[in-house]
Formats: sequence, structure tokens, C-alpha cells
Amino acid sequence: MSASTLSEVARLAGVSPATASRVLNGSARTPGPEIAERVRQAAASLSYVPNAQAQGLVKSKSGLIGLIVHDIADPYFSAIARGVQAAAREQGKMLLLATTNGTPAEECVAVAAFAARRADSIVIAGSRSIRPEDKNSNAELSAELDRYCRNGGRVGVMGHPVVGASAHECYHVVNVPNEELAAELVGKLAKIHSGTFLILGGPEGLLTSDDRIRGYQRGLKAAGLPPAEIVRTGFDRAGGYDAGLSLAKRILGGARHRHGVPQGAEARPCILAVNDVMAIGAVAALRSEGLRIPRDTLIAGFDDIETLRDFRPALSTVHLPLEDFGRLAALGGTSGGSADNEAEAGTTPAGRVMLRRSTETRALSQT
Amino acid sequence: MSASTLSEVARLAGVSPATASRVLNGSARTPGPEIAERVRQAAASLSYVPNAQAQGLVKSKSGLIGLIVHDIADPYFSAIARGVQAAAREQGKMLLLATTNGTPAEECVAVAAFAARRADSIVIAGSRSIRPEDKNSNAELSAELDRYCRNGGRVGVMGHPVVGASAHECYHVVNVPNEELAAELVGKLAKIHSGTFLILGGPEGLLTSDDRIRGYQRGLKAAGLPPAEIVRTGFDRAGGYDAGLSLAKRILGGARHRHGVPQGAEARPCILAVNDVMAIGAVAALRSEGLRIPRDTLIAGFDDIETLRDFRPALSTVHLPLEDFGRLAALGGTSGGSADNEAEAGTTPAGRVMLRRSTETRALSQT
DNA sequence: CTGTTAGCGCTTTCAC
DNA sequence: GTGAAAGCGCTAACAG
Repeated sequence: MSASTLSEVARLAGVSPATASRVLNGSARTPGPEIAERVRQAAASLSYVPNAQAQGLVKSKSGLIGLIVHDIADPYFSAIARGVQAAAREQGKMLLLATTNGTPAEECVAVAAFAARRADSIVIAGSRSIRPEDKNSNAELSAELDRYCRNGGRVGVMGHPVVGASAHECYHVVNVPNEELAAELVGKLAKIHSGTFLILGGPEGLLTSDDRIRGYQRGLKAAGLPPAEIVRTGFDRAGGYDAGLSLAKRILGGARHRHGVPQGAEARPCILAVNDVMAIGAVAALRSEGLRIPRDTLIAGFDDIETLRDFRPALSTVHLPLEDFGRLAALGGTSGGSADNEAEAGTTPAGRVMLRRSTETRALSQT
Repeated sequence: MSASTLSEVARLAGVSPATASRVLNGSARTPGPEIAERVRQAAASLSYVPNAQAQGLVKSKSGLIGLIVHDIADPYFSAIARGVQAAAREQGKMLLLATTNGTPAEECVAVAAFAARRADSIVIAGSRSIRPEDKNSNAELSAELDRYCRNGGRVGVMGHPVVGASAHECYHVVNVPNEELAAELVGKLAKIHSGTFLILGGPEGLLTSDDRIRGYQRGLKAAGLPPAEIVRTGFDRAGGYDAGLSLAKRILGGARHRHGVPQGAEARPCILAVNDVMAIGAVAALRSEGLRIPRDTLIAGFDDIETLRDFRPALSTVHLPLEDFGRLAALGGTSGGSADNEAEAGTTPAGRVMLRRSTETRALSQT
């Protein structure tokens, strides 16, 4: 017992499939006022559900928008996904989701799959990577994307253009001012913190991580401070934890000549993590080694992940309107509201530095 | 410049479209060894991408699996989504995502949309609701789902059967032992806590919430304790926060005759939240009112959300293998691995009670 | 093993 | 305003 078709509905209503189509799904030609009712009744009685695949086939578009993320369970990506989903709903489209673990190779197959499904547009949320080992995959990815674009697809990218892409006109990259905001964060921190800074970064070649690191260093320079040491680790909580463990040893070691714990502002470093989850991981590790935040170490993250908002000490970070980014990437140039949105990049919602407890320098006591 | 078609490839290779189809996409008949190469080359040179819509149309299946969640940015759902995504990948399918804010009405349109797209199966992750105002929507939802099933669709549901569904054979509900685990949690808590218990619940009629509440009460009874008072609020962080605010007043008020803060085990209630995010919200509110956990109030959650793992004090909760649940719901009876998985419900991965710092009764000091 | 012939379910000129 | 016919891109019988 398969789903009923348009022709069946038409037959039941005693009209041609063409007419049935016209009333059930919009058309330029408005069908007869009372014949329409007959069709609608027939459709209802047969509980007719139009076959989107067939519709898509003839119109050669699918009403699908594809989203590519590293990991949907990562709060950073799920926030973006929410925005993309909202945009999709506004346009009456559905969301196709692909996860890639951040590897360009898997991104490539995702794009191919989306292209095969004739997705109307695709959004790439994950950070681009230019690590040498990803070179080939990146080339394939950009080739796949360019082809998709040439065939009429639109692609929205967050943060960075796709490496090696050439069909620029159909890419819409939403600008994420990582470097500027990172610099700004450090600028504010430098005013209240007199000790050293230390950067907790992701693997080299991860563009988002690199941008933020560059911003941190730039901010330091602007404040008249020397560049900070960079500790490289995984771009996730686990990476932050691992790094936190070694850092704890260093901090404790460097202060061993005192009471086993460093004291005074001079001995207390400020860790600049390139994202919130790494910062949280580091905090967990530092604590497990007996250190306290912000007493023994200051720390700041990046992203302002919502689920982490009740974390204590409250994490200093850079708030990013992730959901809006997602919406923007999905909407692309499609925005038909206000007439003049020439300065596309200009309209992107900015982030905001949030200084909170984890970088408070006055309170030397408490957790 | 549109995408190239199979016929174009065939023509370029000098073969019939049928043959081209046979080599490019699997078929029973193995095509000629060297003619195959010609086709493959032609396909490559035209950068041919098969049209999944056309394929789906003729095979009347789409390779799509639909997932319905309340909110993809909620860590509970994003964990499930990861599991469903993994299952989809294993089966070579793609994931269609719909969000509904938990309203049966929107679930209904999502199901219709999935049906229209001829999704091979659909997974409903959100809690079912039997609130009176949802009655009509529920009826429509189950009608829509039953129709989808009758047309050959499979549906996986988490936790509870869809209210009013009748085509039972094509539903696969993955059993979430909410009540049992809730009772178990309380059982363990009752052994170490001698004060009162208080339940922080969601709106009445939300099945997941109701189950957990019932479990809590059952556990209390089993421990020889009276039923706990139930505070109803929203099933999310905001709900927890609001309730926490009023609870704080009560707790402080009840102890005002002492030092402004309750002291001793007797005065300290244990809050049983029906999920982690509510518990976290409540903790935030209690803290903002100057109360400390677990010194002044014990609290436990439910779900064991990963992103909350570094929260301090560590939250006592019930660990649920959310990702596995998602996988199971998506795989349904499709599992072809081991021969005898008769006791389907029996194989579902169980949850586990996790007693942590937030319900520690010995430490009366510290945050 | 390959090519020919029908459609899958729907939309859309084009006549009526 | 309505119907007839052609075809979207692909696969699945059939023949050859």
C-alpha cells in the first residue's frame, strides 16, 4: 500500500492531473473556484502527500539547505545549526545535516552528497584548515564546491573563504572578526593584568585558531607587551585539559620555592585559550592539580558558549552571536528586506568582549 | 550551465544510458570491464554528479532519515543527534533535521515534510506531551505518522510511544528507563541524606518529566519517606532558574531565625531536578541568592550532559547514553549484526546513577 | 553483456 | 479555465 499520487487524486476528483497540480500546489493559473474544492476534498480523502522528489526533479531544486559541521554535539556548532535551521524555516526549506570531524576529506564527500541531492544552498560552518596534510583534500573540496556553484548552487561559509575556491560570486562568507576581537580582549586584559600571558592554541593551520592567536599577539604588542608563548593542543575540551595538566606543573614548579602555590600578581599568568571549551578543559585540569582560578591563574576563552554560562568562575570570553552567524550564512545574499545592504560585511553582527570572574585580578581569595 | 546528466555521460562514452547507469551506480549486472572505464572517464571529464532526486523517484526511497528534536542547540538533543547522525552514516544515508520547540503541532508538519521527501525513516527525539491543549495536535500527529508508516516508513521514538499511534509494527521505541533510574537515584540519595526532598519538575503532561517525577516519588516511598513536594516550572534552564529563585527565598526564610543561612543537615533540602539544565539553572539562582551547594542545599539532575561535566560542584545525576539512544532509534530493527536480538528492549543500554559533589553530605564547608 | 522501452510523480508549455 | 502531452534524470524490465 503505497502513497497515493496526484493522478489518483485527479481521477477521484474527475479532473486532469494538471488541474489537480494547479490547485494543490501553487501555480500562475488560478483554477476554478468550485473544481478546486473537489480536488482538495479528494486529496484529503486519499490523504495525499505530494512527492517532493518528483517536484524537485522537474523544478530541479530541492528546497533543501545543507549544513556541514565538525560535530553537531559541539555546542559551538549546535548554536550555529540553530541559526541555520531558523533561516531554513523562514525560507520554507529543510535542513540537511552532515558532520565531518573537521576533515576536509569528509567535507568533500558531504558537498558531493549535497550536490547530488540538488541542495539549493550549502553552509560550511567548520573552521578551514590549511595544514599540509589537508592540502589534497582541500583541493578536492574546492573543486567540488566550485562545480556545485557553477551549477547554480549557493554556498555560505563562516569565517574564511574556502581555500582555493574560485567561483567567488556564488560564495557568501560571513565575516567573523576573530583577530580584532581577540586583540580587543587582550587589550582589556592587559589593563588589569600585570603578569605574563600565555596562549592556549589549536593545531597550527586551523584558521580560526590561527586568527585568534594572531589577534592575541597583536593585542599584546599594542599594549607594549612581548609576544606570548603559544602552547599548541587539540581544539577541543580534551586538548585544553591536556595542556592544562602540563601548565599546572609549570606553574606549581615555578612557585615551588614559595608555599607550593604561586603568590602575588607577578607570578600569576593569564591563559588565553582560543575557545571556551579548551578554556574549560584547562580549568578542570588546573583545578585537579590544586590550582584555583583566578587566584593562581587567570584564564579567558572565546565564543561565549551558552551552556557554559553558569560555569564558575564565570569565564571571560568573547561573545559571538553564533546563531546569527548561522542565519546569515544560510540566508546569504538572499536577504530581500532592506533595499541597500551593499556593505554586506559591514552588517554582520559583531562580537563583544566579556570580562568576567575568571580574569578578575582583585579577588585573590576564593575559588 | 546546469549539471551534466547520465545520458550526456553515456553519449560521450558511446554507450547507452542504461550501461552508464550500471557502471556508475551499483547494479546486479556487472558491466564490461573496459567499457566501464570509458564510462568512468566520461563521467569524470564531465564531472558528473548523479541526481539523487531522480534516483529516489524511481526507487521510491530517498536515502534520507528524518530527525525531529525540540531544539538542536539543547545539549540533550544535540547528543542524540550525534548518535542518529552516526547511524545514518553507517547506512549511507543523510540526515534531515527538523526542530519543533516541542509542540506536537510543529512535529506534525515536520512529519508531513519528511513524508513528502520520502524519508526512509524518521526519528522523534523529543518528549511526548499529553497536555490537554496538545490533544488535537497529538491526534493529527499520530494520524500523520500512521499514514507514513502504512506507506512503508519506519519510525523510531525515544522513551514513549507516540500518543494515539496504531500502526505499532513499524514503530520502534527505544526504552529509556526514566522511572527506574529516578527511583534508583533517590534510593541512593536517601541513604546519605536525612533531610527533606523536593522535586523540581517540568510542566505536567510532559511524559519524560512525569516519568522521572514518578520515579522520584517511588524511590522515596521505597525508602520509607513521604512523597516530596513538586515544584512545576519550565523544562529548561530558565525554568530551573526561576524556580531556584523562589526556592532560595523559602530556604533562607525558613532559616532566618538562625544566621541567615540554614545550618545542619536537617534544614538542608535535597532538590531533585528532572534534568540537568534545570538543575544548573536552579544552582545559578540559589547562588545568586547567596546559598551554597552542597552546603545549604543538595541538588541532583538527570541526563549527565557532557558539556556540564566540568561544572562545579559536580552535579549528581543519572547518566544516559544519549548518543546510543539516538543510534538505536535510527537503526531500529534494522540491526543485522548478531543473529538473536529478540529481546530488543533488553539490549538497550541502561543509564547509571552518578553521585557527585552536589549531593555530598559530609562536606559542609566550601562552595 | 548491452541497448531499447517504459515509466517513477510531478509540472508545464501548448492547444482547446 | 481546463486537458493533453512531453519530459525532468534515472532505473528496471525486457529483448537482442
